[in-house]
Amino acid sequence: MTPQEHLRTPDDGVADEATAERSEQSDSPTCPDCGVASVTDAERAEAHCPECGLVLEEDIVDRGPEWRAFDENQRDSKRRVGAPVTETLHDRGLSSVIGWQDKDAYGQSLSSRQRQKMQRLRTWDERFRTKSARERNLKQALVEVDRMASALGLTDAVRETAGVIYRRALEEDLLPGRSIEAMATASLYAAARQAGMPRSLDECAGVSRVERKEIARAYRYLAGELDLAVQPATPEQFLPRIVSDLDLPDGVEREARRLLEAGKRANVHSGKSPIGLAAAAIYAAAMLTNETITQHEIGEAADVSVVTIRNRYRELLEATEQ
DNA sequence: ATGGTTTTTACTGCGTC
DNA sequence: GACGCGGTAAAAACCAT
Repeated sequence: MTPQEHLRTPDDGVADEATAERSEQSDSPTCPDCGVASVTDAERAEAHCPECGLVLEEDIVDRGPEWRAFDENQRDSKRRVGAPVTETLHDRGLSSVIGWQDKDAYGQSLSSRQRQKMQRLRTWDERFRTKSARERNLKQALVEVDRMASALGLTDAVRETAGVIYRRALEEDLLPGRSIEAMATASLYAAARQAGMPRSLDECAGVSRVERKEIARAYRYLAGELDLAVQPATPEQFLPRIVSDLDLPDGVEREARRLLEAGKRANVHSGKSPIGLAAAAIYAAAMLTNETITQHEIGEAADVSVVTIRNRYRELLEATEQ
């Protein structure tokens, strides 16, 4: 007989039942015989029924502190753990902070000389901290920009521009409240448009980890605060990419340009999505140049629905006839 | 919040291969 | 029968107010 066993009641079967039940409801199990809540005995690390003495739990782990505190001060000075660690900060939030009270480790006030020294240290600590925080932020954003830019087939120049835009946003404290990813994507979107090789919001959202809506919001904010000189995208800007994606001859692109010109004179383009118009122009141009291409294929390449292509290309053709 | 506009989704009939 | 195309209605998204 082990020492533990002789603590049990004669009826071992009942005790086993209680043990099985315990696994479901963790604290203060009730006695199966008396239906009374058990009391825990910290000395023996056991929980037993106050009525019949049946031991309901053994070898309980005491997760509380082993010291006693009589007021807040003691609680602070006796506890040996700090704030929870987090993975979102580079040092997991473990970095030490220079206290704001001018007291030394024993709680004595500092001399004025020491106070000045501490003040200088605080200043520099703060500078260093914010600077490095920004560096990290920027670094991460640039990595994202690079990844997305290459996924979208954008040139190095566009990446540079996006980097500049992001840096400006960072310097003007536009980041708080917005995700790095959203801002990075918005910067890239803006840069691509500025460079005259726009990608649609949908395309950007496709390679980004944030959704389209958030990117649009970040972009609007960015464009507003930084008053970026971004002209609205024109349908023509989308032509080369779609045409080359579909391996269509240059003649189609020329014809599409011509159609868009005519369309512009007829004011077909106002209020319509430029990419939809571009897709429609390409479809119409392909038909006019006897290229076999389906609306669906173009819609796929341009991320536009076939319905939109139909509507736009009908309007385009009407415009060219008059 | 709301209304107007555009785009998308889903469903339809028609013609062709 | 599958596919491309045209049309339509309703839903969703977007934008200015």
